[in-house]
Amino acid sequence: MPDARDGSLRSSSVKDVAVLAGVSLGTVSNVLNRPERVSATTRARVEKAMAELGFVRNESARQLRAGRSRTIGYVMLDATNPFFTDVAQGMERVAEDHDLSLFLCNSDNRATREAAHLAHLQEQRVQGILVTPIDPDSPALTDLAARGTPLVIVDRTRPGAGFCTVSVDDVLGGRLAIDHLIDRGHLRVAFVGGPDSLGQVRERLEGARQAWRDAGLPDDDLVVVATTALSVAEGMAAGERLAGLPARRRPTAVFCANDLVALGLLQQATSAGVQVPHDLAIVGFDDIDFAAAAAVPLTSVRQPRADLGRTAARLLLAEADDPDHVHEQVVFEPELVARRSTLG
Amino acid sequence: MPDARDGSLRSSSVKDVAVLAGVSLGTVSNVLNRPERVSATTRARVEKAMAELGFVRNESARQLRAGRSRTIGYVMLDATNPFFTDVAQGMERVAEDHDLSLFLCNSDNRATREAAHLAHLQEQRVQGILVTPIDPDSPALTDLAARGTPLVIVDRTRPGAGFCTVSVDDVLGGRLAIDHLIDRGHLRVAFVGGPDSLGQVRERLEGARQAWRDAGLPDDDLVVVATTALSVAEGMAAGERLAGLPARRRPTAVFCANDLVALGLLQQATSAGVQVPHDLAIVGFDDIDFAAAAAVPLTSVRQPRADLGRTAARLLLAEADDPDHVHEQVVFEPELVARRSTLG
DNA sequence: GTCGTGGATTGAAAGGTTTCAATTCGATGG
DNA sequence: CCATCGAATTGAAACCTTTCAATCCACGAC
Repeated sequence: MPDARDGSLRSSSVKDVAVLAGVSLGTVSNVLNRPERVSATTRARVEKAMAELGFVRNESARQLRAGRSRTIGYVMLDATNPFFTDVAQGMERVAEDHDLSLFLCNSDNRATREAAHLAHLQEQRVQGILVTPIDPDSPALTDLAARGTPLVIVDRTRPGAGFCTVSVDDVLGGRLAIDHLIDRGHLRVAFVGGPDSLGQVRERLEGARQAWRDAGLPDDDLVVVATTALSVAEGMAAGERLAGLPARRRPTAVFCANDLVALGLLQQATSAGVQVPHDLAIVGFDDIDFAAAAAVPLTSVRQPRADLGRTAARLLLAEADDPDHVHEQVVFEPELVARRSTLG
Repeated sequence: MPDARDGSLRSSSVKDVAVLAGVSLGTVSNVLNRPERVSATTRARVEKAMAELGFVRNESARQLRAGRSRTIGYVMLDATNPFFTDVAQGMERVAEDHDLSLFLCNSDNRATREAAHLAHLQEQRVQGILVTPIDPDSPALTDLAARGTPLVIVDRTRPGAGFCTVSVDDVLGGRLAIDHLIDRGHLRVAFVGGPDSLGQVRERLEGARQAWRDAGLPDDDLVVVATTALSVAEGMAAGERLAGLPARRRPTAVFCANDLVALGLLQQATSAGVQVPHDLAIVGFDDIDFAAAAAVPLTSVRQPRADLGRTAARLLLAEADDPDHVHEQVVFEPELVARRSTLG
């Protein structure tokens, strides 16, 4: 009896169950997959045998036969950024509804990790891959899709490519942030973010610039402060650089490329005795939960995080189920949530 | 030619590669697994064929043959709590070093999700499972281990059970927090946290009580405020309940069961005009990055998050590789990090 | 010219599940 | 009593990779 409790390592298979229950392989499989075709008495006997042996389906064998797995994967840019875990949570719900598992992978902003995860998922023959890529124009992604793996890009667009994308209008988000600051009377504003290899950063800045010009304000009064990553630590460093500016060049408000940067900057400002929002107004981006919970609640450009994830997962499953699925480019509109960090 | 680009869905197999390269199956397999055994010219021919066909190894078949996969799984209690993503990051590093993939699953504090994820991982025949369980005493865990799946419990202990555990001395953590507050002169303190079905909560409170008694302070002056979850929202709600207490019963300091609760409470207190730490001192637990970055930087009991993850992953791999591995119970010591939320 | 040697290559078997065409069996209708 | 039918069950084939014993071949030694 192949029971691991006695030290043997092999777990039991349908074959063992079939022998014990005195039926054929096919019947055991039917009990597992089409129980209604099996007579009640036989079914009971088989189920008893399974319980006795501690039978656990071998997913590899199942998958091998079926050609596809019961899994989808999400390769995220930064697992420690709550924005992405919220997106993942939206996906998880959809996966759960379809009885699929979601395989979460963290590329941690490194191209090699991203490539390794994508390769591994492909080898696993997952039903599809969700990815927030470092570079949406990478040929690796096109190859993957061309080879038949359903693929959805999350939080980026890639017009004309062979896959669906789900994103948020970052240019509009940038405009909303700057329009709000202009409304509040700010005439000298800094944009804090980087690296600009990140499309999110480029587009949010682009939106900011558009709004600034549309208001007829001089280009020079929209200062750009570059960071090397979108993290709390980089936000703090940027805050110090801002504080070092001569008073005339110093902005009265800051628009940060995401909330982590904004929280870092807020922390640095507060501890340096700068009153937020009186001396410095701050706008973040993403509206993660920590934004509202900051001691000076943060005004932020909200992205529909969970919805982004849900929609992406749904598109992926639609594509996986329908071979001549038409690729869609869904773009959500962000929304400004004003809180104390910009309201006196 | 089985190329997905022409609409056929089947991807190519070693067999296709063998035919195209004019060699046998075994040789293709050797190129993949023991390239040194294959002559340079043959190898080149095979590699060319692979590239031409876009060959991707089928991990299921490989696994089926090998009996075990190249994957380990971590079932975490709450993916949106940065504490757990930091733990996961530590594991990820170890997995990366061993050329394994880490399958991240979120039980989201729900027993049904936890069970579903554990079952799925077992069906996948993962090399081992890391889990921060809702209830470490659940027989499901013992069964899993008894059935031969290497298992490591993370952030909980379970003395005498058949698996390794890696945890932090939560009782000591509670003592550290309370000792610090007593040192700072507080004579009426609240413990905020729950539900007490969570062992973490029970033990941190136990430590707090021990320290309180050891200092000779009356039990009644250590107030317990229960929450239904360890979240920011619950922290805010608890803050309101505290504010509603009559002045004589109102504590001058709070020890929160984790940082999310502490941040919520901090936010509520600040917006209600309560000065932290002057009117109310706050100690959190975990020392997540957001604790230091809060506008009033949070004193917190630091757990070695990444180290916890690394150690757990190492123990798991040790067990997976060595059948007569001796189970270890590793307990880390937490450390108090004092910041402005308790230092005037 | 033969034998032995060692490296390169081969081919069949195994691993666990699912599927599907074929078979069995009991019952029903004639 | 036979024919027919349907439901239940069966058994072999297929999925793809890896392994390993067996074979092949070229070359050097005798």
